[in-house]
Amino acid sequence: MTYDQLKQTALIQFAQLGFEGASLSVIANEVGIKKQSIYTHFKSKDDLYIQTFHDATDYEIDFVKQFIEDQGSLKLREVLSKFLTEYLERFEKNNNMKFFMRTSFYPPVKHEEVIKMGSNKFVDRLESLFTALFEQNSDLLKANITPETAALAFLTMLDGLLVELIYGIPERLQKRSKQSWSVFWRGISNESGEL
Amino acid sequence: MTYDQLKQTALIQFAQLGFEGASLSVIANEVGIKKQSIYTHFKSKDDLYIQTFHDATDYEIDFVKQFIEDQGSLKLREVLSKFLTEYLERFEKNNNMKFFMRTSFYPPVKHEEVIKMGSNKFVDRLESLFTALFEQNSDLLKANITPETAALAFLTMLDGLLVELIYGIPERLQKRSKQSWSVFWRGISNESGEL
DNA sequence: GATTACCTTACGACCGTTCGGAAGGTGGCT
DNA sequence: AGCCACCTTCCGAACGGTCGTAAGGTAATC
Repeated sequence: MTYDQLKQTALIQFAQLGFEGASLSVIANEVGIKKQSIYTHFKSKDDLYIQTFHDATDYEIDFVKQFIEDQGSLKLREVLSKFLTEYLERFEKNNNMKFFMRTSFYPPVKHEEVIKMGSNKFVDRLESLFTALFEQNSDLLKANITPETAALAFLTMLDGLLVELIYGIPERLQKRSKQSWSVFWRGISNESGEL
Repeated sequence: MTYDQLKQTALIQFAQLGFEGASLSVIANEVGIKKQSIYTHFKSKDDLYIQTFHDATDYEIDFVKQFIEDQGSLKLREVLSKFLTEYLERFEKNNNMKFFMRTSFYPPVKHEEVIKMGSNKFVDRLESLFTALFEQNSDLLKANITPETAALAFLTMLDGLLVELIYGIPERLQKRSKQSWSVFWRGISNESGEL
């Protein structure tokens, strides 16, 4: 369906070039139609953009939710480190994430409000999912570390690594994620042993 | 001088709207000249952009370097937490930082290479400055934590908080920076006491 | 007299958007 | 079966507007 192809192609273009940088004629070209035909499916460039954004938001939320649910049996430590690596790897292959991040970071001024609501919805979801996860394993936490503290510190670290992902130097990301993770784990866990 | 005014105004415009979103006529207007007169000082929009970027890079590097030097007498813990708060506060008032971040994160495709070199220069400088700082205080670190590990974890946390800054919800930033900091400090320091 | 800073005028390219119509498919009616 | 009305999808042509850029002229400064 052309409608879906358009959204998919728009996603890639917006992710790479931003709202202003992306061009309807290029998008149409890529899909194999003329740019005027876009208006059969979307009433404007803005319409295409925010529809794509809402899809992307739902998709991102689903991914995280699904991931957490699927790891029910694993230990906290494994769940977290697996999430870290998988989420970071996902960035490479998944344009949805790239688009969502770019749009959330730097929305076009006229859509700022709508987009902020969407990305906040996502962040809130993230926070509550991870807070719940740490609550279930609160016996593993240091005495002074609450589940919320652990969750927010984890997510901040995650954001920091995402930034490194955007910079796009794999070796540096590798190093940073390894080192950050070890500091984070030492910071929250009440394990006495090493490793 | 018009030349400097142009760069200063361009900085703001590029920071708020990105390269493609910013318009020469608006920039000229703001300075109080006609847009064609820009070409007296810069040979193209690209020229204006990358000159602004190089200025911004130098400015950012200077700030961090200067900051670290100025804190010679303070304790490690104070230097770090002071840097954290000051750097985050700086974002609000300082367009240089906003511009530099936006440009580093999402450079226009045709200038990707030049900009990546610039931002890498900055990141490398940051890493070496902070690694040196932790080396001078390596007696405060946990046995298994190297100065480099501490530095990279700190900078990753900083990046994560910068992301929160971009999202622009002060209360969330407040919470996150407090919690992340406490986890980070517990993760690297060999202090036995609390707080 | 040369140089500098700014102006006016104008250009072509591309932008998003609109309109009218061609083509094809679908379903109902006789 | 044949006809008709309708709807969807697409395209050609064209719109107004903005973009970055060029050339040439005019004052002021050294």
